Amino acid sequence: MKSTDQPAPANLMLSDYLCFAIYSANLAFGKAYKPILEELGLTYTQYITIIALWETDNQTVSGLGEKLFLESNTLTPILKKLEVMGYLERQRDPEDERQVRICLTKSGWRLREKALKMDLVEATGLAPDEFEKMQKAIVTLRNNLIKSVRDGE
Amino acid sequence: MKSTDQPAPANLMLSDYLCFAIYSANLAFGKAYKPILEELGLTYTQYITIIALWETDNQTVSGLGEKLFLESNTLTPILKKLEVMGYLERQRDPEDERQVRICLTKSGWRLREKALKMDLVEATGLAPDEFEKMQKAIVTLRNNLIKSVRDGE
DNA sequence: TACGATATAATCGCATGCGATACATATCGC
DNA sequence: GCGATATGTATCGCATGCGATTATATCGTA
Repeated sequence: MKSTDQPAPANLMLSDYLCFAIYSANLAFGKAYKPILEELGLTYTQYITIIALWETDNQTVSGLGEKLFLESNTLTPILKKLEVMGYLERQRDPEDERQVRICLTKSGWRLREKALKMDLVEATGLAPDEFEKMQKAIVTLRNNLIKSVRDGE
Repeated sequence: MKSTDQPAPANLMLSDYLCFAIYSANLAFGKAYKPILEELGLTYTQYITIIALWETDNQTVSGLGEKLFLESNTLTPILKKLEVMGYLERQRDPEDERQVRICLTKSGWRLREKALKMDLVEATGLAPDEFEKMQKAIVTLRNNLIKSVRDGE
């Protein structure tokens, strides 16, 4: 967990931290997404949950959680809320009653048309190739972090 | 807010979203930092708050908030908690009683020695030059997003 | 078959983020 | 100097994330 190749820690400013760059960029995305999300009537977490369901419907809670990097303690309340809002249905899998399967309703699918018309690419100030390169680089970083956590156990 | 240079939205998967890459990388950093933070007895937000104070002591709440991209509604409870924990003191500025100035205690400065011995550079799987390049790229992205929010108002 | 081990969701408590608002102080206009 | 406005902080409510625990269902195995 220690590197000797970085600048002397004594000079390390908050603005040099990669974790803080990610943290603050995440906050900035939240603010940038606000108008889009308000129009959809969704929170950010609800939004990415719905996106994951557009991609693969009828997922289990844990399956969805793997894609979103969330656990049932976070997901269950969100899914219940989205169910109340009429965008999905939660039902125990008859094959294995431990699992709960999530299906989008028609209303949930209808959101897709509205949502796909909106994106934030321009707000990033990145050219399409830069956008994709950065996206992939961050995914790699994320996966490295997850791997290091797993290996450390 | 619309780009025509990106892949057809219909094919856009959650895994292609830059915002989700950032979001999930932020969650991953949180998990990776857990052992460090547990040893320090701090949460992540408390940690970056303390780092910002090491950098500049005696800041106002709003000054600190600008560096952390947080507002008083988030910061005040955190600062009060850190005060109770003995790491800082909050006091009204006699020059302008509206402002509250935050000073680290000796205990707050002592944390620095412990904390500076720990970092996560290796866990990122990035070479030092890549690390710095990515850090700067994300800061630029963040600043672009903030600017686009401001300009959009 | 019975029963402990495992797997899956859900529940609970705590710590953020943040919108809306309240409150106190300072500044401005006149 | 005084009411209106602006500024800085705090409070409140809601929605996450997540550690710890619980409840239920399934599995493994004697």
